Amino acid sequence: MNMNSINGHQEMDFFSEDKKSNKGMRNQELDLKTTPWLSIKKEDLTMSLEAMQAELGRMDEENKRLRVLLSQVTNNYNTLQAHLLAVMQQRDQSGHEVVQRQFIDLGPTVNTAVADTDEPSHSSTAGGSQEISTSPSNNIEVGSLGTEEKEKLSSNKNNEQASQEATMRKARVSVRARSEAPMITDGCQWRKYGQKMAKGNPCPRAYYRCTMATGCPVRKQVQRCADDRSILITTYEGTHNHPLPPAATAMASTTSAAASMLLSGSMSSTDGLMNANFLARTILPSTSSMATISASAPFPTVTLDLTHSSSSNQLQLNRSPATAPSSLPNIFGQPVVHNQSKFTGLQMSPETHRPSTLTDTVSAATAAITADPNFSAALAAAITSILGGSHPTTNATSS
DNA sequence: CGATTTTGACCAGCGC
DNA sequence: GCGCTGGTCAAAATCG
Repeated sequence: MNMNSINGHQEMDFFSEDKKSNKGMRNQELDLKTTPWLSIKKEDLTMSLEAMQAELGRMDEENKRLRVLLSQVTNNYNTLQAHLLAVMQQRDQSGHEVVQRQFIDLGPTVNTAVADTDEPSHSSTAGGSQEISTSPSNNIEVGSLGTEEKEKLSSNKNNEQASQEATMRKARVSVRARSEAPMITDGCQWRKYGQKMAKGNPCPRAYYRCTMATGCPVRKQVQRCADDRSILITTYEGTHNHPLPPAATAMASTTSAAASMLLSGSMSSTDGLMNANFLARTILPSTSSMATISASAPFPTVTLDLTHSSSSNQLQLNRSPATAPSSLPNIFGQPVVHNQSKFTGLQMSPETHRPSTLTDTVSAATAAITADPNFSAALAAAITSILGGSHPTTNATSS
């Protein structure tokens, strides 16, 4: 836009006005002979008026730019609001979906899950024809960025996601349960992709990957305990990036949440989850609970041991030496020797409160494990013990 | 015939 | 560098 065309109009008026008052100016010039300071003032005045007009032009230009920006922001706000409403409606329609998405969101693949929804792309309708990024998860400024900057941003985001995914994949949740079945029924579809003889165990270890969706990163290992072959050790790794059936939702939620709780000590944000310290304090509220910490695990692992009676259920919190935080000794309020392989029988205060995150997780687990009666009973007993038997959802679903 | 399982080969990490 | 071990790949076999 040519600003001179606008301000030039005013300039013309100014000079035409000046010509009209030419006679008056002459009189003024006569007067100026006796008052020379006014002559200087007149030049200064003319100069400052031009400067002011130029400044006005710049302000006008910036004003227009700000309007465009405001339009972009408004559009993005409306898009986000519409998206939020759609999500809220979706939640109202499906209670299970709420749980599933809540815990899927804990993982690094959440963005994929959200992006995969069939939400139509909202196009900008107000404020002009400028193309504006409407991705709800993306930033407002992308639309004004250059291609190179967009690629850079996308690359950074991908790196971040890859990093988080790698971290999440390393976290494992292991479930020990007595079962004669070759595999725990957890509601998911698994495909066996390998089997190995593990050292020190005559029973082979089977490797499974989730086949409910192509590209799902979740894997699990199934192995019988060498000491007691009636004990089945199932180790889950990763977070599902797809919707799950109700029967599988809670188990996936539990493993995902447990992994997130475990990792939250080293990760920046896990959406309101507890860190390992809080996990330990929450899970060990009663004097009958015991914690076992192993420093020998290659990956940070939460182990749910459901092989004991309800009075002696254990939750083992395993951390590899590399990931063990320096605050580890504070977890149990007493000094801990890092090289020690196991710590048992640590007592916690029964007055510790229980946040909704854990109770939700545990109640979700109880809702899901009804497929296998033995496993269901064992896990329900463990959960009851963990929660002190006071959680209504637990009581309702574990009977 | 497609999906799943089996199984030997291959690779990476780790300790010596 | 070498061997061991855990984990994954992929071709062949099997199943429904």
